[in-house]
Amino acid sequence: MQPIMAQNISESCPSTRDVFQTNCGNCRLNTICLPTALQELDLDALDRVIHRTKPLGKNEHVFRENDTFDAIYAIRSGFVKTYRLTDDGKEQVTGFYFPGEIIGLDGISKNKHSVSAKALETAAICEIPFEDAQALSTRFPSMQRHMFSLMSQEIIQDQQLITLLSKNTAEERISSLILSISDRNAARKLSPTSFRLPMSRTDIANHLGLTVETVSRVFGRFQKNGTLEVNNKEITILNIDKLRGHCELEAA
Amino acid sequence: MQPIMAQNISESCPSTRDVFQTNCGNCRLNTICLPTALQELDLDALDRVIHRTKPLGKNEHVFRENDTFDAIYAIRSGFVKTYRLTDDGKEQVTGFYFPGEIIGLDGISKNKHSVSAKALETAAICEIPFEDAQALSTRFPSMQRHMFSLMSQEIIQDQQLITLLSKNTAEERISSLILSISDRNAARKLSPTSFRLPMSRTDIANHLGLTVETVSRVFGRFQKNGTLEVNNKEITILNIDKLRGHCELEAA
DNA sequence: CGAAGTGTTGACTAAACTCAAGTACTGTGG
DNA sequence: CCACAGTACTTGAGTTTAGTCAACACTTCG
Repeated sequence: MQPIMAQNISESCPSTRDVFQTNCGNCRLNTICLPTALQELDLDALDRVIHRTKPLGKNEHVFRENDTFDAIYAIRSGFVKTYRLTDDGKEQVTGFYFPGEIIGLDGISKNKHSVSAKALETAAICEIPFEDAQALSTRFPSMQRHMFSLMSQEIIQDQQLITLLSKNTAEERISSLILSISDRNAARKLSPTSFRLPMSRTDIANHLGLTVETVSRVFGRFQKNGTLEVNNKEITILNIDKLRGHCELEAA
Repeated sequence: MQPIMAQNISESCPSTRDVFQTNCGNCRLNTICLPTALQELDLDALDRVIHRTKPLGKNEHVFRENDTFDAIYAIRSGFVKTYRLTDDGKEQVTGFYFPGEIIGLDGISKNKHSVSAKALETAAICEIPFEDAQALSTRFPSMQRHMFSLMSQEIIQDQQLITLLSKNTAEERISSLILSISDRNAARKLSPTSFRLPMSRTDIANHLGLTVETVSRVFGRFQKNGTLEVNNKEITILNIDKLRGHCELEAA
């Protein structure tokens, strides 16, 4: 997941007034969200089709599974989780998305969304009607290329998660998630070592194929062996090598 | 994963002579591989850019991880697995691909392949240079739409696998794989209940995040409780409802 | 303040892994 | 065509990790 297009503002000051005044050109997130490839001309064309909707409250949906697909969405501020319902009616979290990232690409082939997307906290979203994105892609090869690129990134990311889930222990899964969040914070010029987790333990557990209890215990172990400092949702990475090094825990 | 474009022939008679005489219009697989959307005109244009390479032998690579990305590939006959190397140098199977399906879409965003693709047995492959695919997409909206659709399908499929790996037991994972193969055989007008698995137990285990022993034991249990008949790689589905019904095993 | 939700901790259990041995295919050379 | 080597698969016994169930603590918020 990542970029393509979005608006300024972002997490620091998402006041409605600012939100509606901004455009892709002056968006704080445009280095991660917009293609560097897009030219000024393209940008204007892009700006003209983007809808900046009013901020979503916590737990409100951007779209739902089986909704008709007609737009893709860039996250301007806040955090979003995507999930699907399994055959037995339980929720399965398929991803967490951060400012500058794009959601909704899954809906293209079937013309309806295959997952639901819900705000983890107040979130501002840019809506790009897919018809328009397609039309722009036909007109501007760089836009087409970028759309392909975005989808390809989503595929790569999903495959990384598959690799993670197929092989790794609870420690490794949680390390990977923390490191992924750290990287994505760095991309937004935020601290890569100290941050607040936007999602609940339950969502983490669900996403990583673990139970809440296991997640809690692993955070405990990481705390104990000096890998992390965990204070509720506030995380500080104390030893990033330990985190990276597949988390071989010494002091059990 | 699925369709887009490919050549006739396929598994039944992949003699080199036939292979090189065929085109997308008369390809046996075109209902699953080609977009119904593509018009005659588009088809000719497509045909002109497709290279039909000589068949790959078992274990030969279509492309390797980190190879420069410059084409996507349609499988005309045979079976392909994709895999990546994990940080600790082990193989992780990310997917199995059947005739009519497309591989290589992961390479777009980074301009290099993020996985390796290797033939599980002799395979005939159609190569579509990505430059050409892009150019066609710009010229023909239906082609662009289909490219988007293909990638979206890959995303959906990966997310399904994520759901599977996050939650399910060994029985459920193996059932899902068997059912997926059954569906894909049905799409190619082959028997959905009786077929030969193209991959080894080791590859199955690896792909599903299990060990070979567990796979073997699950096949044993399925055999014992009348769900499947397993004869080495030959599989017959005896009770598809049992397989679907999350495989609640009675006769342990 | 109290209720509901969220997170932590402990004791016990079960599913899958590891290690190990043995059997059955597959394919090659004699 | 058979013998053999090498690989792939199966089966068993014991271990380990994460899951389950249950109690409790901390937050958050009306």
